[in-house]
Amino acid sequence: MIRYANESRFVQAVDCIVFGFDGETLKILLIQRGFEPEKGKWSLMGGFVKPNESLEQASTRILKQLTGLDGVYLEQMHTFGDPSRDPMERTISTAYFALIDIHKYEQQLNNDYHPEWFSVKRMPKLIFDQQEMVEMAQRSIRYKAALHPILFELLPKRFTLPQLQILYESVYNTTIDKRNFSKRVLATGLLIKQVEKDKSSSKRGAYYYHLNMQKYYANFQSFLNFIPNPTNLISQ
Amino acid sequence: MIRYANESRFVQAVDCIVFGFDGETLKILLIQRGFEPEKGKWSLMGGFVKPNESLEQASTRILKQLTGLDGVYLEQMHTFGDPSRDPMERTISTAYFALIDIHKYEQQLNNDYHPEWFSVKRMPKLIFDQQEMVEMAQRSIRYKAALHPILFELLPKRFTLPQLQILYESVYNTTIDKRNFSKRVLATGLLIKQVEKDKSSSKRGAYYYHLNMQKYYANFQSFLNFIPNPTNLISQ
DNA sequence: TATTTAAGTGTAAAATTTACATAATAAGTC
DNA sequence: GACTTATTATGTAAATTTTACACTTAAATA
Repeated sequence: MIRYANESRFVQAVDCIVFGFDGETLKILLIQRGFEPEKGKWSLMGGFVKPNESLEQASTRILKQLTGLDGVYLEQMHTFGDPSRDPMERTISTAYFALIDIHKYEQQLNNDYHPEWFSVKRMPKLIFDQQEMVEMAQRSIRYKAALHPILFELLPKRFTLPQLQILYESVYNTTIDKRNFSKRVLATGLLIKQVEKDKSSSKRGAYYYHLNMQKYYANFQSFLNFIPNPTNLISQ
Repeated sequence: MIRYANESRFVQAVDCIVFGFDGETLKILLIQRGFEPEKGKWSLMGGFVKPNESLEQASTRILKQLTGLDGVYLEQMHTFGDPSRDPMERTISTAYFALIDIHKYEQQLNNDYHPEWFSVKRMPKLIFDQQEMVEMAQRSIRYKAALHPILFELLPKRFTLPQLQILYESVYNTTIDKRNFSKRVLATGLLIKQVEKDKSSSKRGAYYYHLNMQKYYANFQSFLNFIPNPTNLISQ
């Protein structure tokens, strides 16, 4: 087989920034790296791209290994290619961010990885340029979630308005008036009220809602403006 | 030097989607590919990443080769890694889009490339997955320009409000009321009115404006909402 | 049945966005 | 030098959206 002559070839990696929400704060999933260099240090879940898989396939495979989950919301974010980012040898890494329902996540049975959830506010130091990847991922989801309803990916199938509001407030590190928030959210028509209530956090209980999946997919690319005055929130 | 054992290595490329504006429509710059496969076919300007350069450096170098320009607005867009995207051998390509002032662009003296501007509406077929890259790049600049003032990168240092409006109208394939457009644009405070007029397109002449560079850089990350009702414009 | 705690809801004011039409400029022409 | 012509420049009222703000309801428990 003819190949390009005189060109360099590099190891290609993917790294996944996996976000979850525990009802209070935004979290990311980290593992203790299983091989050198930096073996044992906290790092993102990543791996090398195999000869016959696409970048998407590689990240999906790796995410499945880490969380046991299929069908996860996964988005390519940025490719990091600084020549010296990996001290072992030049490695180009495409970073993906994933949003999962933290309660669907199942602890892996095998012992290769020891994943743990960390609050994005209190995270260990990460290897290589992964700190930068995580910061970019946080900016990315803030940016995207201000315009598109991606944060629902972090919630279980049924959720309450107070839960949703806490999620938005924690992602944007702000507080939102609950009357205005519920008007805004309900005006999208994305939510379907259920008859059951969640009584775990109050005596009165809060109504559960489901996503209207049809509208969710149809409107996903529209600008929704969930966040009041995004100008002040995004550009930090 | 120790390297990762048993991992595959791939050729890494960058491809640049270079946008320009001729006063009427949005254009992109294409070259006739100089080597096999697909030699002679129209393609994006691209090249291989060298051992000691970053992806940004590679794309800047290639852009300089193509346009003769430094300091061009350049943004990483997406990495394309389908195993069979390049029939010669597996190549992973990171696509960047660039916005340049078409009048600053200088025809290259050397004969390696024969670049030509094509309207995005009437473009030749491109090689590999470059058609997809161009479509994604168009979506990207529409998306970004609805919120950030990137389109000024396509204009010369001084420009008129009618020119600016034609640019926005052509990017979004729409018409905008000129009273509302000028209010919207001037309200950002980004423009500084000059005393001279451009008399090339009317007897009366239209005032030139400059960008307020300080505000431009300061507000670049803010959401500016240049486009009325973006919901209808983006999600095509 | 009284207390407690979180959920749920409405309205008026302010700000923003939209729709829409006419006057001004300056070159070229008669 | 008055008139024609093409394009630029500008203002306002109505509609819509966003914001600010406080009390009632539900249901468990004491």
